[in-house]
Amino acid sequence: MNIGQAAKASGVSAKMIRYYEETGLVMPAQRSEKGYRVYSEKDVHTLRFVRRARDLGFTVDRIADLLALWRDTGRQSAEVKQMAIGHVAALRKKITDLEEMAATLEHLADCCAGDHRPDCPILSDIATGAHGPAKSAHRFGALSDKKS
Amino acid sequence: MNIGQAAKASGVSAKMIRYYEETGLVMPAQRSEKGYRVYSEKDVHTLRFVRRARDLGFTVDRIADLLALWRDTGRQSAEVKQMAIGHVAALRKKITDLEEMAATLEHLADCCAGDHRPDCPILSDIATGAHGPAKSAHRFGALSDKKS
DNA sequence: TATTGACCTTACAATGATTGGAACCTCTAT
DNA sequence: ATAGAGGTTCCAATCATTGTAAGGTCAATA
Repeated sequence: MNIGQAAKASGVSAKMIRYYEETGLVMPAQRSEKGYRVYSEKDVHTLRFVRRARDLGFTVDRIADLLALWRDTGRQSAEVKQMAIGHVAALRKKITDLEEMAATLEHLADCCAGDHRPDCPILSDIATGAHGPAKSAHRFGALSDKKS
Repeated sequence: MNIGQAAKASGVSAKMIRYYEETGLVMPAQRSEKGYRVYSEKDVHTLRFVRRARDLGFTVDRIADLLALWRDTGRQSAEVKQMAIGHVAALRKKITDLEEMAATLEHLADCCAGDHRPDCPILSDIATGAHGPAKSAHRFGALSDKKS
C-alpha cells in the first residue's frame, strides 16, 4: 500500500504521515525499490491509533507515550488511566477558560443595543477593563500538558 | 515612558509590543534621539485594550477590527455586537468540541480499572475506534474565526 | 511508443502568538 | 571607569498542519 492509500485508510493525511515519521512518532515505513513508502495493515492500524488520539486532543508527545503503552503488553492500566485523567483535567481547564471568555462577552453583547448608535458597552469594557482580570492563558494552542 | 514601563503598565510584554508594532496592529511608537521607543499614556491605553481583547480570546486580526471600531467614533454598535456574537459562537463551538473529548475520555477512564493489570479499555478504544468519529477539528489553535 | 495525469519523493515556507537568544548600544549609579 | 539594567535588531524555536516547487514513477490511453 502506498502512502496515499494509507492516508485514506487511516484518516491521517500523507503529509502528516511523513511528518510523524520524520519526528519519530511512528517507525519509518518500508520502502519499495524506487523509494516509495509501503504500508502494511498493521501500519495503518497504528496510524488510526494516532488519529484517534489526536481526535481526543492529545498532543503528539502524549501520543508517543500512549503508543509506547499500547505496544507494551506488560503495561499497567493505572498508567494509562493516569494519563487519561490528567488530560481530562487539562481539557476541563481549557473549557473553563473559554467559558469565562464566552460568558463575559455574551454579557457584554447583551448590554449592547446593537443598533446604528455608536455607544457600545463592549468597546467601553474592553477599553476600561471593567470586567475581572480574566487571567486566561491568552494562548490558545496546546493545552500545555507537557512532559516534565 | 520606555517599552519596559509600557509593558508593565499595559500587561503586554515588551516582546509582544514590538511584535504588534511590526505587524501593524498598533502604530509605531515615537522614538527618542537614541532610538528608544517612547510611549504615552494613550499608547498604554491602546495596549491595554489589546491585552483585554486577547484575554477575551480574540485573534490579533479581530483585534485590529476592534481597534478600528474603537477609534471610529461614528461606528454603529451593531457592528461591534455582531463581532462579539460571532466570537461567542466560535468559543462555544470550541467548548463543545473539547467537552466531547473530555466526556469520551472520562467515560473511558471510568471503565478502566487503573491497577497493575495491563487490560485497558482506554487503549482498546483508541486502537479500535469504538467511540464515535468525534470529528473534532483536531487542531487546537486559533478558533479559526478568520476574516474572509 | 509517446504522452498524459495521478501519484510519489524531498525540501522549504507559512501559519499564529509567543518566547528565547545573540550581538550590540545606552543609560544610570557607584 | 565600569557594572548592570534595559534598550535595539535580527533570527530561531515552538506546535500541528498545509502549501508549494522541482523532480521521479506508474498506469493507461492515443
